[in-house]
Amino acid sequence: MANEMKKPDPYQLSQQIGYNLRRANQRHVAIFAKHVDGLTPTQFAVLARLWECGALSQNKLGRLTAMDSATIKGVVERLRAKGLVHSSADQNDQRLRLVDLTQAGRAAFEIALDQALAARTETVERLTPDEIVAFEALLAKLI
Amino acid sequence: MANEMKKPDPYQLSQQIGYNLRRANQRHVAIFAKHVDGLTPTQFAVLARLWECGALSQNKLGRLTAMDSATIKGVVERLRAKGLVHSSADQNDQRLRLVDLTQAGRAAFEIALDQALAARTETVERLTPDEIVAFEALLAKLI
DNA sequence: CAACATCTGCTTGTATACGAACAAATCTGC
DNA sequence: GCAGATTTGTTCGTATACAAGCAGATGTTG
Repeated sequence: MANEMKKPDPYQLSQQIGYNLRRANQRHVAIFAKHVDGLTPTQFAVLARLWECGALSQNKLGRLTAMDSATIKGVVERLRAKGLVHSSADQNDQRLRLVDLTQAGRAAFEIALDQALAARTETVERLTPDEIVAFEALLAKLI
Repeated sequence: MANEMKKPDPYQLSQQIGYNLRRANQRHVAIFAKHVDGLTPTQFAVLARLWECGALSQNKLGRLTAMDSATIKGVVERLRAKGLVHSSADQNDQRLRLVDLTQAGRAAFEIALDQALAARTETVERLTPDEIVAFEALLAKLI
């Protein structure tokens, strides 16, 4: 028979969704770093969430920015070291550390916002407007 | 005038492509860890590339798996500690460390391959077949 | 052949990212 | 009101991820 030989495995790493999600994220992080001064994407996410919601406990802030408690601790600490954020004890619940933007944090976010939007534009520059809409919808459905 | 008041900034972190790329990647990494025993997605990517290409220098292996030289060093070291990979000096070029699968590495990849495909299935479970095709195409265009 | 540039792999430093274990504070059920 | 469960924040260990700088090997060009 002609088909007796086992064909070689056609597994192609470059076509795997997981691998390409990782690469897409790497690319966006690099573009973000190029556009936004002094803030990583995760640090920017924390500022954005505080801008949206106001003061939040550290753990809740982590949940709203997709970071576990060990990760958000480091991010808040680095933002605190830059003076963009301050934290204080909650009077009603002694466990909570309320995190909030400082004046410098608000100013930094306003500057970074335009830069982050420019980064987003470069990230999707190879897609048409229709493709961007479609990609955003599929990405949201995937999460 | 009715519109004299400045409207509050409508910036929504949860709708940003960069933030959602990070979350999609986080989700896939978690699903991958649930399905695949003893290998991270990056470690699996290294095994897959060696399976595809055969022995490669460490730096070239890094380029073909989207890791810089500092990152690939650690990944190879951990795979070497598990006995899945070995490295040897290239006779023609004293700079190169040729990395290749061991027998155990080949066996581990064959087992992990099915698990990785199951992880991929769960990652895209909320998309229809047509949406999966569309998403893969847009993701490839984005990178 | 000698000066120069490039490539390879390594190290350090910084920044996510998460699991696991822990103590203190709070809440819940009885 | 009190024992048990939960929540919060911390620490430790492990694993990417990348910039910058380094030394040794190789390639290139005059």
